[in-house]
Amino acid sequence: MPELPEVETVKRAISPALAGQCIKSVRLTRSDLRWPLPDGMAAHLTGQRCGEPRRRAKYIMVPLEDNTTLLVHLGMSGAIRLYDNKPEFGTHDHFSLEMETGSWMVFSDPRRFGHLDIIPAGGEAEHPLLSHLGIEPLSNHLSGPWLSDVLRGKKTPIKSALLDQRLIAGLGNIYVNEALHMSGISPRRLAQTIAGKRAEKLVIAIRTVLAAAIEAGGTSLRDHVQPGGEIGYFVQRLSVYGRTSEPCLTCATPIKELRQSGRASFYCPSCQR
DNA sequence: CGCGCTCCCTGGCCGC
DNA sequence: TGCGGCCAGGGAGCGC
Repeated sequence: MPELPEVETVKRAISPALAGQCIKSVRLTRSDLRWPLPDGMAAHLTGQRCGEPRRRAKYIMVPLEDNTTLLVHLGMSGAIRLYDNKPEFGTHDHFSLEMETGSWMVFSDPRRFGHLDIIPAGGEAEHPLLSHLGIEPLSNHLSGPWLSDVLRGKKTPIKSALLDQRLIAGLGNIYVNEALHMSGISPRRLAQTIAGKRAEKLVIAIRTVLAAAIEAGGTSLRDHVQPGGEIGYFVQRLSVYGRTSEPCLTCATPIKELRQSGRASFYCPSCQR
């Protein structure tokens, strides 16, 4: 499901249920997610008070009162739901927290590409899943000059470079396609040719598309919903993603599709160069 | 070193 | 309606 806007939306949604509240019980029905969950995770969490959840790239981090951190990654198919009372659990509800308020937070993930972990106190910078992450695209670090600098000499297509979490962390397949369309850049263009005005334009497009998606509550594809059951409305504003053969909203040229590094790319052959 | 491919897993959809 | 093949919003690990 989730790229940065969806994860940000989930984080905001679960924040009121978790922040300042104690975990009353933990329901853990399988430990074989992307990697085996750490031993004793349920016991570690039980009874602890949660702090304010934070987001880093596509990860959610919940600080705990013993200064360790609960790390949550939703993978491709992960979702979090909130309930006021104990719910009926489904097959893929692998991990749930019962809060002292009586509400439940349920982590569900059919494909099990998601992951949960406990980060030791002070260990976030060294965590193997976090240490290599690049800059946050909504931070001040992202600028035209910075982007042209990190892309200098890169012969990979710009599409692949934008998906590389070691450079910019949080973009995924939907928003990379959308940002490239918004900035008039072909997904095939070599990364090293993005500089100057073109880099500025791409940076603005990345920020604009992410901010708009967050504001819309993310993009709901297929049956995915946000924690409270709401859908994300950004799906109605996608310009190219999933619109193969449909007219470009700018120039009416049919949208084309290709595969790059095993992932679908969607682009307007007329607007994007 | 840096790149692209494969794989992890389940479920939904499409075509026959 | 049943079934095989293909596809999916991520990303680590490996081979070239």
